Amino acid sequence: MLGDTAVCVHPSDERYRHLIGKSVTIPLVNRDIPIIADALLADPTLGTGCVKVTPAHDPNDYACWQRNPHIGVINILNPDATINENGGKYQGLDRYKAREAIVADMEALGLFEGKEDRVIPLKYSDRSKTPIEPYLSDQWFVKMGDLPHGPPLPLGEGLGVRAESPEPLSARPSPPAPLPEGEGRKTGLARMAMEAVENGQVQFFPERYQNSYLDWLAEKRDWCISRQLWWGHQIPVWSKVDYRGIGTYTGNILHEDYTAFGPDGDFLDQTWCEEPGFPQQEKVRYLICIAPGHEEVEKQLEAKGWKRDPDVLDTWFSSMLWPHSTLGWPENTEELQYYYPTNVLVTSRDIITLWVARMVIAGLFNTGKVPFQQVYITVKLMDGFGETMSKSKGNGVDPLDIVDRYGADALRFLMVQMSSETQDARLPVANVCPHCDALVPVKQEHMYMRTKKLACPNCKQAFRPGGPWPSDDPDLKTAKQASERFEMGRNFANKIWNATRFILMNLDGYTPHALKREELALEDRWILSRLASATKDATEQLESYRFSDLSRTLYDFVWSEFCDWYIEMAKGRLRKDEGGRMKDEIASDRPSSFILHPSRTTVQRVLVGVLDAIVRLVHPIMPFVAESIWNALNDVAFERGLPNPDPATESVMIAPWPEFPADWRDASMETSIARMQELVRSVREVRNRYNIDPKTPLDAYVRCQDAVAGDFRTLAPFIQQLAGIGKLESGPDVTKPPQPASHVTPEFEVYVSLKGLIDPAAETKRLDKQLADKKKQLQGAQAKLENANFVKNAPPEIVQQQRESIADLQKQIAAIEGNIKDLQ
RNA sequence: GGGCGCAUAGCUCAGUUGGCUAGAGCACCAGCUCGACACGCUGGGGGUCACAGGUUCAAGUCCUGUUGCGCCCA
Repeated sequence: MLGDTAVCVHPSDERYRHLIGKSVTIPLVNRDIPIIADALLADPTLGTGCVKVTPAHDPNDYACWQRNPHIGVINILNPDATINENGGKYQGLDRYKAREAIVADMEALGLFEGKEDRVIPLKYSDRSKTPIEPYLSDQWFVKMGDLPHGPPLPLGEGLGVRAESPEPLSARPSPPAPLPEGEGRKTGLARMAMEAVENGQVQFFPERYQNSYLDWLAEKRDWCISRQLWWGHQIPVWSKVDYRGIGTYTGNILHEDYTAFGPDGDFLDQTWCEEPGFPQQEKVRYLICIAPGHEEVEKQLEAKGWKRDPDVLDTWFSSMLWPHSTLGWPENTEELQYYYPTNVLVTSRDIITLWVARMVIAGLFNTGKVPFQQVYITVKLMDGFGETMSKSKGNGVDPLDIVDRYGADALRFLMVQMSSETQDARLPVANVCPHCDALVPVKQEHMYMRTKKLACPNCKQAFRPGGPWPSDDPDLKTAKQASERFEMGRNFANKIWNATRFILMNLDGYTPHALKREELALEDRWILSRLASATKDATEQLESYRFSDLSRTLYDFVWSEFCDWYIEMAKGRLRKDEGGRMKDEIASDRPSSFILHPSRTTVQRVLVGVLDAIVRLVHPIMPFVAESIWNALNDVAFERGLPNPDPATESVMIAPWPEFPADWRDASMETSIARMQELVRSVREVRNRYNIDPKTPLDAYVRCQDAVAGDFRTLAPFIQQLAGIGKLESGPDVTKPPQPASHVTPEFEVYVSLKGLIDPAAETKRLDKQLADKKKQLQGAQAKLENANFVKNAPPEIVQQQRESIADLQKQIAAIEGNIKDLQ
């Protein structure tokens, strides 16, 4: 009330329209204040519909004052939140005491109507939890908008600290020469930083984040850089209030105070004066900004009554200088020349406006160049409940706990895997029981430091959950934190290491040689084809910041193709003994792959070469396991690259990124192997379904076209080895064995001889289900083709696809129906 | 109040310009110590793609609205 300067009503409020322009008296200070109309401030539906206006102590009221300057502004608080001289008899009272006193005085005057509780948006100090009082005060701002008199900035060549201009900033000519009017003219910091993104000098990944940047800058709101803290970089401005009058300030008052220090200029960055809006117009406040390195001038000014501004710079002000100041700016150092600008900034999205935009501004302003070309915005990691991780809540994870438990590569792998284009990713966190090592999931009620003791559901012993505890509890062990999700990376690292171990165990007689296409076996060409594809994909994904896709590509290639299939297929050739004969061949009469692929050295070359490529590809996301494997390979296979066995580098960190010829990719080869895999899987499925021991060979009969049968015959050794098949027959006219287990695919039908083992009823039931499924699909496909619009509008290849799928389905249905019949 | 994002299997996530039966890891079920790996191998079950409309021959995918959640700004 003491600071009120008006009472405000809504202009359309009939109850008060006649009062607008009149005034009321504030009883406690006997001040008349106007009644005004302001549609933005007054809400006629709230309370009486009248609202008092306190511009110095409320942001909305402040805005009202800006719209209605005649009401004036009265600051009633001292910086320590006691009432100042504008509060009349309440001067000196603490804000809370003053409120009590005012209520009491209003009651005494008979003017107190009552009080009610109301929820208001009161802000609290983050650290002290003290309620914050809005307080009218002078603050320093950086002008973000355009200036009427043109470009204010030392932009462009020769003005910054680039090679052409090695002298420090303080010696720069001032003011800068204005740029010519017209095209290319830049005005204002915000505009300049926007253009850096608009013209592609700075790119965001994912792209949508450039909108946050541009939208925020487009507001061109001035940036308040004053902070009332006792640490930080103090603003280098001294001021003195003095009488106006005797000539100009620079010519007299200021001059008098500082000319003793030498010729004008080199210690002065800026001087200016302002006229405080107080009645005593004859007084003027003079300000001077002292350039760095002139402590003597500062001392002398202070001796003459000048005071340094107590405010310090916003931390973001210092932070925005980081990209160039860390490299020695304002000196034009070698480091600055070499490392600035850099390529990529990796950061969090909540900092795009606070920091990224300002680094661009400072970079352009101080050096004439953007600080980085690309900005990668990371996913933000949340806990399992979608809440931001925080130390005080205790729902975070200490990376060192993760490194200890799962390894540094596992940590990194998961972070990469989570780096998709979305905003958030959840990481459910668990406590590790310090007694039995069981993982106890963090529940929401454990957070906010409410739970200090938990019982392990596994061993029943008590522990303290991991979290923000400042010190150990001697009586209660504290849990470390973990998350099962990291197991994926750990397992993957382990898988790569074990594959390496297997290869290293089989490298006797390894001879590096350039791979010739004609010496390659089918499976060699297949894995090289897959490697070429995976490498191409990985490269594109890395270059376009699709890290999650990258981790998936590498995981699938290494695990599901190289380990699951190629290494398994390679085993036959590796088992060859010194005499050139297979151990298997000696031990059994099963055909061995040796017959097809006599070259053990070739398979060694391919294994080592592919592994070499894998290590290079995986190195950015799993650097430690990659480096260990690289070193292990250097010991036994120093020359190993593909296709030529060039000598390896000392570290994978400096090894070239792999790249393979496009003609290594062989689609028909990949189709053949995929078909083989399907055959193997279908036989395995039969084996599992009937619970047949893996060692018992099964006979398989495959009905298919000649071309497909030819592939199967070529691949027979693998099919037999991988599916545990004894006799394998394939071709268009293969006869079904009696009572087989069957599996029907578009390209082949496989029958596994299971005489005596099969349960005809169960098998029939299973086939009936499959049949119904196929029929449903057939109906769907037929319905599409019967729709004239589909045939007319859909692309021809899609229509053709449907026709083929109908043919396939009809064939399969016929086969299944036949199989059901045969079971009767 | 403005802007952005998310909602797909029990959990955590993929699913490029719309186009064959929506995928992975974990968890679950069954079976495997066979000379790289049980942090493993083999196979299996599990989804009305938040809800309601619309566009289209065709929608997890595009549009509108609703609900819920998250973030940024005011």
